[in-house]
Amino acid sequence: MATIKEVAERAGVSIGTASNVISGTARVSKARAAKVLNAIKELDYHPNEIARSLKVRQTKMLGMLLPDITNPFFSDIIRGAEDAALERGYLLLTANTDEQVEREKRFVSALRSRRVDGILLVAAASKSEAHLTGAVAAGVPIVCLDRIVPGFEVDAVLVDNVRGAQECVRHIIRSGHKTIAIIAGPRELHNARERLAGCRAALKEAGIKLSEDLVMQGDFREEAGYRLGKELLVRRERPSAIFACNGVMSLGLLMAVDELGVKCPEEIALATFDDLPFAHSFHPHLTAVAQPANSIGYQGANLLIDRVEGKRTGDPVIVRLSPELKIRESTRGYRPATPAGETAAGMKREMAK
Amino acid sequence: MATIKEVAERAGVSIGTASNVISGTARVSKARAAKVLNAIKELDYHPNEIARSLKVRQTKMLGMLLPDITNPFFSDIIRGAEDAALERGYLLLTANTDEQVEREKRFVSALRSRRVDGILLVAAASKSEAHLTGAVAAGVPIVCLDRIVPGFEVDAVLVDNVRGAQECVRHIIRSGHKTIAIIAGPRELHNARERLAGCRAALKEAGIKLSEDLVMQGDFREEAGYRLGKELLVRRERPSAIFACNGVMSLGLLMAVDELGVKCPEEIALATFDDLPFAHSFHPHLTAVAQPANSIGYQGANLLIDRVEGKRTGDPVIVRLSPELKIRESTRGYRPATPAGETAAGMKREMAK
DNA sequence: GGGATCTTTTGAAACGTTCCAACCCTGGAT
DNA sequence: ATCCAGGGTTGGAACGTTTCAAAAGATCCC
Repeated sequence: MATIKEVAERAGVSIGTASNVISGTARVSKARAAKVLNAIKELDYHPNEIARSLKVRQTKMLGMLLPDITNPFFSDIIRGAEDAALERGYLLLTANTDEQVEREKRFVSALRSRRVDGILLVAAASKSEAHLTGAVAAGVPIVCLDRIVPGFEVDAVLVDNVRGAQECVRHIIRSGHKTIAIIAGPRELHNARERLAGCRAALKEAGIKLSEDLVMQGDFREEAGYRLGKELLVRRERPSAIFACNGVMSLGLLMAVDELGVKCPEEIALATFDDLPFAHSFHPHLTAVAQPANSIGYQGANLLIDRVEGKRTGDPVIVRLSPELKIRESTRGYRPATPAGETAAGMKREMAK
Repeated sequence: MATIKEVAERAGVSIGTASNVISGTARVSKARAAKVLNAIKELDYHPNEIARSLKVRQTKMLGMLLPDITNPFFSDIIRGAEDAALERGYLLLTANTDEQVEREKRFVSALRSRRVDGILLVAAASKSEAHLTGAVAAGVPIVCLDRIVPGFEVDAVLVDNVRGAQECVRHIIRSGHKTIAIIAGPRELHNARERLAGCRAALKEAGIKLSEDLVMQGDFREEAGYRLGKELLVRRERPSAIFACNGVMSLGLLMAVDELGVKCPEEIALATFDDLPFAHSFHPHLTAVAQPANSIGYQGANLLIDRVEGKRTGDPVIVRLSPELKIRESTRGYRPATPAGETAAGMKREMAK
């Protein structure tokens, strides 16, 4: 590939001048500029960004570490981040950690070696560790997305998990359910804990005490949703509603429901945190807490770039975005076996107090 | 961040020696090596890959251009590519083209400037253009994934679209359908044309002549699936089966089916190219031609890296992967209104000749 | 015509590596 | 004692930019 030197030679100017017309740093006379531009075209010159990066000490690349790009929630985040990055002239270097801290460490190191200007992180680590603090100490800004790492104080953009879960469970309660099971996320994850807290809050405010055997300890994976869902559904006292704390667990849950021939929503109400992109095409249309995934990425990237470019300094900021409850058929049409004489309408009145 | 010079100073050796222990290029005495390793740890030294890239003229980065990461088919491809890349020490620089050639041009240029070692491309361009040929001419290997660009001769990994569509339509025919509508993909796209050809082949071999008004011209987007699906469903002579040529169009199609209250599979059989990851959790479980998306990415990346590293030279190779037909409920249980006296069994016998 | 003042242009150092020729030892052979 | 082989070490050029001080030209005014 052609170098700036070749361009300069062909245009009959010095390297410095060529550089100036390429980067617009300093004024260059029309005639010379035209010659340089011409040479660039003729040589199909592409400035060597590597050499430039070395000199100016910035790469215009951002690292992006997340559990798994295959999960639509994360791919939406990436898309948002990429859009913001692009607008501001950055490219994204992405890697999947599969929730493994070891992988995260390797990638953070690789990204630092590549001298990315900053890192967007959906953390696998659940506590502040050297690979994270070290990067920040060395001057590589990090912005956490979706999850916070306790003790690791950096900018973050999160959704209000408590509120999302709370509103959803509140809605379930309002639909007439009393025994509501929850398939929770991993205890180590801050957002999973928040979601569970939201569920508890909703139940508490409705005066329903949550028996602990209705809280199933999941891990945000499909298999857990399936296994725990099945466990719940075969109980002698089957709950009338189940809330899954993330999207992929709800997929497993749905399979369990199907397999056991339980009808949703007639026999069981289902709801989930995370809205799946195809919810409106398939049945049951799941009631879901939709997270603004694209915004998480978009705002996160902008936050990061502001930091990178020194447009913002000082204390970390935490942006909390609001999730949106999407009420769909999976929590509609449940008809609790009402005590004789009571009607659905009566039921509703009952709920209103 | 610390530099190799600082490491060398602290270890009391020359830069050359430090470099040798870091990269293992030449033998270094135990004692000195230990000192260097120690200094590296103490300084939290991360080799500057940028400087290294400049010198050795390779970045160990691969570019990846695709329409939209948000489409699960593509995110699976990325995941496969990333896995292969990682195994061989490369990182992926990803960007979304939104099927716009203009964006593709900009990105190819950006990637060349960044001196990626090669590019993985799900092309937006539908004919060979300078931004592609120019890159290859300049020594940046490109491997096409999923789609081929006519006239642009490079390595590629594709799925056998003809066969996939053919098998699926064949299956639909075997299930007793005679009026089968097809929602086709954009004419410019090579794979869309292949899929349509596969459909035609299946119909032809069954002796069914395809009336052209059963071929709807779509564009691989959800809205088209919805609009064209609706158009088909309100016809006085409604087809008994519809095949959508890609996954996202089938999402729109499903919405149309829902909206018009048509029952699948009882009143309409549905099938699609592209298997959606959630097909087994939601209804209707769609019969689908599953593409080995992960493999496309994995094999594509390996092909590319082989080229990059000079492990392979010479004529382009084209790898064709086999799709897999997943038969599910959406094409089962259709009971055509049989002429009096004929049974479903009779129907079947009829089909067998 | 000669400064003075701008505007343009140039040359060279620097960014952090790799890599190679040259050098320095040490020890064994002669 | 001298020479040689070979391992270990070093210095410095090179990679392709940017950037800045200095040089070179223009322009203008007296």
